[in-house]
Amino acid sequence: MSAQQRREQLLELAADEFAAAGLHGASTEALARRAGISQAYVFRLFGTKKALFLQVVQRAFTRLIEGMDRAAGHTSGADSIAVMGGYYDRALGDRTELLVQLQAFAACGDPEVRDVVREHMARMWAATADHTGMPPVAVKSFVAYGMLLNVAAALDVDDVDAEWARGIRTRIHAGLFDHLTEENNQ
Amino acid sequence: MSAQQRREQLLELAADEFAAAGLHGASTEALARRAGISQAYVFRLFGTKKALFLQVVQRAFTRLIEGMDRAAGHTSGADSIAVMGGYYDRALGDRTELLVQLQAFAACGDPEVRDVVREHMARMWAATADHTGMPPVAVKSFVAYGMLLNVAAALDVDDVDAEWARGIRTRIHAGLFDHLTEENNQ
DNA sequence: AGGGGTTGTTAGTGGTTAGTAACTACTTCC
DNA sequence: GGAAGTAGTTACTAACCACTAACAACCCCT
Repeated sequence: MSAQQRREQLLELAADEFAAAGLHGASTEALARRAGISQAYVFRLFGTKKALFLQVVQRAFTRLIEGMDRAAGHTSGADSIAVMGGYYDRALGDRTELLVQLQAFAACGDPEVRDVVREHMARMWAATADHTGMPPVAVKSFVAYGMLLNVAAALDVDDVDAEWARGIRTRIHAGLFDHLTEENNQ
Repeated sequence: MSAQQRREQLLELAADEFAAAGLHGASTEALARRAGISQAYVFRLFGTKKALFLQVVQRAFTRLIEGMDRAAGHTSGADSIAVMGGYYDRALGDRTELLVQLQAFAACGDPEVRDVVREHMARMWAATADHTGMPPVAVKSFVAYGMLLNVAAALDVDDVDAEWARGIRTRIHAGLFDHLTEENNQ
């Protein structure tokens, strides 16, 4: 297997490990075992655990942003909100990406991690703002629902039968954002 | 110092430690050093690190929920939304509580942690639903803004001068929730 | 004065972990 | 056939960390 292929494989597996246990909780030993290679080789390929973590995080953010971008296509305004929201929502199907994002936020106590996450947050914000053309308040709302979705993934809300869990699963209709646009346009 | 006082002190300091580094990243050694006691005594008082973490998490959630409750007082509907939102927003002043919450979500890979967090999420949902009398969609929106605030605390958004950071700081006016109430009442 | 309870310490243990150094096996190209 | 590069290993270290057991100092009560 080429080093590049191996790196790909490790990034996929590491996403699972980090999603479950976070930067500090995950172990390179366990990762190597799952990949069927020696632990030393992980360090050969990525240098440090943090570097591996950062690559995993960047991948997760990039995929989500590009996925939303691709889903939005040539739509605009409320249409893109609906379509992007749907995409993000479907991300709950594979919880790993959302959990990695959550772990990235949680690891922001480390300045190096924080800078990377800020950068991707900026890209995410810009992507939705550009695509929808909506004012900051609407973009903020959209992002807020995204962050709630991260938490929903962590709590595995689909496995809970309770008032609050049903409430969190309630789909938002895109009309909400129309209202925000009208009210807050300047 | 009585054992009870000592426990209080440790819970305060541990909140800082866990907020910065999470369940796995924080060390009882560092905590004990900051408190000026031996590390062994921490275990005498709390049994395990996870037990300490759970107490810290419970404290943070309970304070936030009770704070919102107290702030809401005898208001109802949109008024309580405004007042509770204001309280939650002011929580950004002391980032520790919000960060502890975020670390709690991130540590939900552990079933024991997850159960505790779910329980507090239920209480939080019930508190806002009861106080405001608003439909699930509105409560969901309120909670979503709260989760975004957690992330804002992690990214230390007040220290960033950029489009997205200003956008996240944009205050939401309570009128938004009126709209949600009208549209989604059944 | 002394016994019991409470607050604390010292000293250690077993296990884990990130990271390193040195070596090996295989392929490819001249 | 050998030189060079690439994928990978073994074996190790130094540090850290959660947790334990045994002991000590102090205070209050009778």
